[in-house]
Amino acid sequence: MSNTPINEYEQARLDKVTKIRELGVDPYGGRYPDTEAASAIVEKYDPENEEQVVRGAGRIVLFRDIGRLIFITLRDWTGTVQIGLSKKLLGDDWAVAKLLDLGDIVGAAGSLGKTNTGEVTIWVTDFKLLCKATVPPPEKFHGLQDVERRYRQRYVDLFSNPEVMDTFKNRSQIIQSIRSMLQDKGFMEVETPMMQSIAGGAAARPFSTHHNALDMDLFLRIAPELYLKRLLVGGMDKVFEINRNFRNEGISTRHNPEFTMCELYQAYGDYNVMMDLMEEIICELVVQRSSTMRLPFDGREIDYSGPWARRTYADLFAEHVGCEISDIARIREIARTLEIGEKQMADAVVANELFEHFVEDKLVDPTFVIDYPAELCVLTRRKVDNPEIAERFEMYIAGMEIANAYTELNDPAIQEENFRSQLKGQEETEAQMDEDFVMALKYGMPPAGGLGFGIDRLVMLMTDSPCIREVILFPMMRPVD
RNA sequence: GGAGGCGUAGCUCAGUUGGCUAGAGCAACGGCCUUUUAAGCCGUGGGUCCUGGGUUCGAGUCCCAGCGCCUUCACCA
Repeated sequence: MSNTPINEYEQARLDKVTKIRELGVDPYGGRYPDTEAASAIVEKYDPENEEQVVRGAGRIVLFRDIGRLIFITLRDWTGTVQIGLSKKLLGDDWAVAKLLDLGDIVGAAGSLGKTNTGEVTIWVTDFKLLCKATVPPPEKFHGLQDVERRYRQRYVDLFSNPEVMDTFKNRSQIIQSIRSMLQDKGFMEVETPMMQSIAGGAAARPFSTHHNALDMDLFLRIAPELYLKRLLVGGMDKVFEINRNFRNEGISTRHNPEFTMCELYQAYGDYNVMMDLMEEIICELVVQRSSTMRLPFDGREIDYSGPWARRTYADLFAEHVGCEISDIARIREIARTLEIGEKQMADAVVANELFEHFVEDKLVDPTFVIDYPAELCVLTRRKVDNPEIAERFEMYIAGMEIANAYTELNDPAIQEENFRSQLKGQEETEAQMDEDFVMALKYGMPPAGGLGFGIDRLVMLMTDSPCIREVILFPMMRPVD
């Protein structure tokens, strides 16, 4: 892709670069200060005063040369504005204007008026070529459609497909809103290690790497949880982190090897507090986008109006699988018909396979699934009146797991025991016990609620993007060669 | 990793049952045009049909292998 030979298009533009230089003009002009956004310029038009002088800059996305007059549609990241270049007004710069192409970046200033057909237009008196594009942009009407190239050359995707720019503006705004909501509630943002010698806090295969100077193997983190809880021990009562996790698993429309999570912990809270918080955060994001609390996603409509359903794991299991969670014999029987390799699995794991198979995709409108089998929850406090059940919820929207939260386990003895029995199940893996984490609990961690939710998936929902690659600027791709 | 689909000009796409020199629009090049709106009109050029094999008188089209992407299943959030 980088070594494609120069074709007629590139050659034609390189010839123009030479001609522009011969005119004494730098085809890669420098600063063009004091510009206004294209959308603001159009907004500013005043029919009573067509003498207003405005300055704008952007990329040429449409080019209409009608002889001694050229109309150009400039686009910046706020919108488009038309500029009109005439031989009369431009003088010496007219020769440069005649050498412009789609994709070039220019600055222009002049009075703001309207054309006969009513389009707001800058009648340019001051003109500067800021960057000559030497390869042509994609087709002006359809933009860049080739999915592979859209991801590999996201820069082209962004400037030629405004809806893609919108998605990423939305992503930024969503993260910004979450940050400010949490900060307003007294949470402090922290950063914890991405490179860990023990990849803990979740069940997933990690990426491994090596530190040369320390001659030490390291893992990219699969979760920040164990470090954030150390901060609870340290006395940071409300903390959150919005950052990348890395999981060495398959890639799909809902999975990218690196993805962004928001994890937060609140001392003296529990999973009920986390449920309220999760619902509040997402509803606020929906309010910013919808007056009806409904948003489209993947061809259907999601109803975010609260209060959201809170259903127990056992209830949903019975409803959709068709047998009680306690009926192990029946559960294994169903698992066999689905060709799930259930023989090596613990009872709760087999049941969870069925839960994922039968229940998850039924949870379209936001639903909290609460009270998980304790066996599945290594880091979670158990219910006082029923130690078989953990105080955990997962929250689903559109069949996707969006959040996972629990009342944090702060009993070091149970924690150590849970780690040990977890390790027994995966003897041949790289999993290790995080002994320092247990030590931290021994010093005393306040009871707390903890919540993690996937930012990428949330952005998918808020922007009606059915594929996670549409909300990650540079998704994982195989190299071209 | 399994299954299915896709890959044609710079871009967006057609291409029938295997049949003559592979087409269109945009874009490019030359010309005309001072109020265009995906500007218009006249003319010209532009192809490793993803790559490599094979079948055939003849392959963009059929077969095999490979590469990349998309979807789906598995793993996972």
